[in-house]
Amino acid sequence: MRESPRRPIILKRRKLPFLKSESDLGCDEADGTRCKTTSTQSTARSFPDGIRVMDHPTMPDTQVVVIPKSADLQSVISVLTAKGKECGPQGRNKFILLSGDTSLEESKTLGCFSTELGSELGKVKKESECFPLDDSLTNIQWLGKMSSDGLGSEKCPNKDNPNDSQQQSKGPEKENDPHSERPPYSYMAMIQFAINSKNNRHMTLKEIYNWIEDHFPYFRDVAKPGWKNSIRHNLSLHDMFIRETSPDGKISYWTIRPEANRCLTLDQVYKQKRGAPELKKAIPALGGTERKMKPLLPRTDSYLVPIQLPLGQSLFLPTSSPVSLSTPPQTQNSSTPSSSKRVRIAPKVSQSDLSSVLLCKPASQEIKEEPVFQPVTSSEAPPPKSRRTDNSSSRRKQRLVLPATEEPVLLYPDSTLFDSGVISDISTFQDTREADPKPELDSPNREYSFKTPIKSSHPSSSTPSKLPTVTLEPWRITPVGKGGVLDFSPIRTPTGPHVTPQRNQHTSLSFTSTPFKELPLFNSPRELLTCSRSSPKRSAPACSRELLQVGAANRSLTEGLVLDTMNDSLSKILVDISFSGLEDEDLGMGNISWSQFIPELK
Amino acid sequence: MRESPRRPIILKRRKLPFLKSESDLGCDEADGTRCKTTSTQSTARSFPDGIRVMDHPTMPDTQVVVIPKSADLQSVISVLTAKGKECGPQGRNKFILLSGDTSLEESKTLGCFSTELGSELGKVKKESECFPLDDSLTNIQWLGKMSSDGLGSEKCPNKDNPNDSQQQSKGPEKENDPHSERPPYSYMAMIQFAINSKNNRHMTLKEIYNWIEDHFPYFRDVAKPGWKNSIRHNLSLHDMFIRETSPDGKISYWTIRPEANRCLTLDQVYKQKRGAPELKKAIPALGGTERKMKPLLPRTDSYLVPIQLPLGQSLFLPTSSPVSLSTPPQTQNSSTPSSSKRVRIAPKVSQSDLSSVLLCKPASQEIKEEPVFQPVTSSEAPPPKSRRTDNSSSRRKQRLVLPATEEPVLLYPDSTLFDSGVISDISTFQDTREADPKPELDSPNREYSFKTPIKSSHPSSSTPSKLPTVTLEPWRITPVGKGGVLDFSPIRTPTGPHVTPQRNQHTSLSFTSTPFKELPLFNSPRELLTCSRSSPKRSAPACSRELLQVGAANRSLTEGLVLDTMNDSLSKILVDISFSGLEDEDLGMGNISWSQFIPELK
DNA sequence: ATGGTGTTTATAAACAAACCC
DNA sequence: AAGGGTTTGTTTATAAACACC
Ligand SMILES: [Mg+2]
Ligand SMILES: [Mg+2]
Repeated sequence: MRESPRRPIILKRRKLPFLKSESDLGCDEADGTRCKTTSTQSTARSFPDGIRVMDHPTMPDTQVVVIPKSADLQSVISVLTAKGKECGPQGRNKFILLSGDTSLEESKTLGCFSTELGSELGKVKKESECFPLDDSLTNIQWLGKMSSDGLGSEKCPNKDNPNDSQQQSKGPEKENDPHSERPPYSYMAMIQFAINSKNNRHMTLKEIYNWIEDHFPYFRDVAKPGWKNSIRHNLSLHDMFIRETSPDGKISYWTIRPEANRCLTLDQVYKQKRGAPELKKAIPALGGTERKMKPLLPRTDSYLVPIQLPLGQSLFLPTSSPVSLSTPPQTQNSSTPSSSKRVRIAPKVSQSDLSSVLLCKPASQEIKEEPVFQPVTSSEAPPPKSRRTDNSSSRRKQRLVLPATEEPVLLYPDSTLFDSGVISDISTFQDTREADPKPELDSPNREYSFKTPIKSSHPSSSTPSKLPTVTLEPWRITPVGKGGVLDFSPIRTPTGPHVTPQRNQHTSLSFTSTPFKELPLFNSPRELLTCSRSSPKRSAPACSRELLQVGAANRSLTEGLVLDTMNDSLSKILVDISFSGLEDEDLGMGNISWSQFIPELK
Repeated sequence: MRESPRRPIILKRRKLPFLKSESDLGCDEADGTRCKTTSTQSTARSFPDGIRVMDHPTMPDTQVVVIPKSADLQSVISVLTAKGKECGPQGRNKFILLSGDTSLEESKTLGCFSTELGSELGKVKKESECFPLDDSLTNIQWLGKMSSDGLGSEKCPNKDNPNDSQQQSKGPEKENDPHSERPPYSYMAMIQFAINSKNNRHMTLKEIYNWIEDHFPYFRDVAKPGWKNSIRHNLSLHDMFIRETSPDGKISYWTIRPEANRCLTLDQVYKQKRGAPELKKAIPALGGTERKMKPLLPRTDSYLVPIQLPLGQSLFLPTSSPVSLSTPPQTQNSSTPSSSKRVRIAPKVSQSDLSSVLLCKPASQEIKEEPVFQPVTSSEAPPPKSRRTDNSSSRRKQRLVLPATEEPVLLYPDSTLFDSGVISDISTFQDTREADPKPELDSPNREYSFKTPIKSSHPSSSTPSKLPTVTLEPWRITPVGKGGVLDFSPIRTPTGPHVTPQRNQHTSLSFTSTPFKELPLFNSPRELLTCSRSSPKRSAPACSRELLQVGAANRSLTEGLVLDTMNDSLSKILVDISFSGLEDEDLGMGNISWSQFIPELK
């Protein structure tokens, strides 16, 4: 099984079992080149299962935990517990979890896309099937420039052209790179970038437009004007974006629901340059099928690791320092088959809260309290590896890794962790004036790329598939038996051992009981993160806590959920863990497994 | 001002001030023919302001309140209060509110689209600007066949072809009407119809497909296969649809979040037949612009009238009796201009909870408790009419009718009203087997109507507008100065007196306080109804209650919100009102206005 | 291997309502 | 003050990519 010629499987859009220390957990499933879990030279301390922990370069209270693909969740927990005890409540009690065999130094494991953390040397190009060469994963500044933070350090002063100056410091002028490719970020991501770039974390629509145009010339130059429609659509559609009104009611500001805000900025996100777009036509070969997505934002809608977080401390990613914005469009890294006319659909992106993960404290207000960590000593589950013959493989759609028998035993944040609230200074309130209303005069070089699905063939499949239409690469047209739809589907890795933990027995009673009560349990990854929408009254992190009362127990227990970023190259797991009382006594829930509380499980 | 030749303004997609007893509230704004508030002969009792109240024909505990457009909300409240007292807690304590000058008998007010309740004679066709002739508003059975309820009365037995037989009892065979036009319902609506047609209120995807195909031959015959993609998309997108898993984990069932379920069925919804479609082309004139929507479902995302609802009683619309399903596709009423190739976008539809509105009790379980109604005697606001020169006209986008000075003084349900929970019988559980997996063989007459937006002209507007492409009516091409986009924008009724109650001052402090707390206040109509997503623990109606703590007061108070259905012809307001203690004592909040609690308001 | 099911993103559109001039 | 055009906001429809079963 599993050699999809494309991308490492762990970086593909799939669930990360994270409990299986299977070999197929990691990248072995992805490319032919098995990344040998090369525990590359890492200056950081190593822990069991190859887990490495190192201090965050800039954040004093944060450590970075690199978790190999083969690591067991229990090992992760024990490492976190140990580190938490070691550092004590005053020490670095926040952790950023990274998956993959990465090292902060130079990384670049075999063919496996390793995550370059501090340097920009790493390159990842997943067109060719894991040919480790010409990868062009550019700088991962998400660790780099989290220094310029606090209040007002970056006011993004006048919106007229504040960021231009910053960009120029980094790369070529925006006029210089005329090819301005479409950035690999979804609209939702870009809107987050834009809003989070402001210190007060709200923007008018026009400011969002301008920010995006300034940072992604593609939209200013080549995109059809409909992209603004899409921006508005995204603002309305996603409830993570909420509209606020100025006191005088004259202006609408778009903000990000604070619980949902991961404070993603352009810097923090890893940006990938693609090379010359024309080569895409020239090189039709290789399994790249060209419909793959460029790496996008790390997806928050993935697995969460809810962890005991008794106090309102949260990791603060200081909002993009406007300086040294590695403006995405420059450094075109030679031939990249990416920029075809077919608009790629950006993979899922940081949608909602990640309640306990990376909550940003917008400014000031340090309410550091004593964190308490529940020592998780689950002596339960670490279940057999690769028991894929498990017949109870619930034959249903994408379920999350769920509280099956191999539950990670994790406690859940019990306290309000967003108490500090986002107090955006009203003083910086009127900097939203006008934002140069130049009407943009109709995009000079509008090329009418018919992105509208042509679909000239007869429709047979219910989910329409886009034909290559232009430059139809014949080698690619694997004539499908049924409808003539060309199927470019990658070689599906048959899920591997990746035993889908069937947790769905719980619905047995849900059919009879009040259905609402059993709604959670996270049928979809998004539900996992978007559920804290209501209950406006409590300013506390309504989301994550509520998720936990799902099962039978009303305790602040949650299923073990692991964020997998489903990013193409870098999967970041950002977990905010607080350690307060390290005495292992708190509730004695250290080794509680889900099966105790959810009888339907196992 | 305001004679948009199209539709009565009250039926357009706009907010219903409902407090204004302005003349422009109703249809006067719509068509030239001012509907003179003809209090048509109605057999029901009349109340102040022309409000009529009549018993529901089939539901013993329900009355129907027809509210003229000119009625004041306070009048409505007093009528409801009076009726509630009159009937007592054991009487008909549920009300269905209908707007418009309708009568249950024959109605058909002047040019105004009146709602036919029991009969099918009324016809509404809004192509020609309110020419009251050839309207073809068909039967409104939503009041008719809510008798077959309870448990198992309509099992929709085997899904193979259960409804066919019923359809035949009503109209021509589905083979008989080959033209099978696209139904005027959105996907979301149709999915609701489908799921609610089942007694246990869940369906597999395939069953949903089949139900829709059976009831709307359009999808079986002419629609491209992509419609199934859209169905799935809608199921995933809208959180009102949740997926449950059978106990064995083998089958996924789609259900409707019970709090969000209005139990809409095809019967309950008013269906409109359109005449000859060619007439649309033949009569390009008149402001009809052909882009108007057919009347759809009553929109729930509109204004709610939260009313004191202390007990868990909720109106139960018994799920469509499968018998005598007025199958939409028959009775083709001659030339309907609707079936153009351009896919119309169905107007907003019953999205989410309407928490206190029409909660359906799926089966059994009568937990009738003593209802309490707070007599609303607001002596406050009914503010000056058409004070549009009001300078504080909050210069912002669609805001809801909000707790401005003219707040309707309504109390909010304080008790959990969904305690009884939806207990779908598991006994009817296994009737979901297979659902005749005939693969539907690719839709014989697939006509490749290029619905894909052609948009051959150069894009200039950020929101793309569809050109007629075919049969371009030249009279319509009002050459816009800027981009060459043809603007078919209807004559915009300049908002009329319709004083937008600016309530947005409340955000003044929201900028400084924890932003989450002031999230509600309903920036969008959907938020109003979708906010009860989280908090799975409490099976009570989490939504509506939480909405209320928005303002300064933490009381179970809410802004007066009036559901306007934004339907083209019939605006139904379904309110579930329970009267328990009619002693006017409950909290003494009878005449509390918002300005008391929200200082920012006025 | 393939198709069905589910989840998300992208885009076009229709419209409403607020703004602007 | 009215009116027409634009901007902003909301929602639906469709296509598509892709994951997982
Ligand atoms: Mg939004
Ligand atoms: Mg859903």
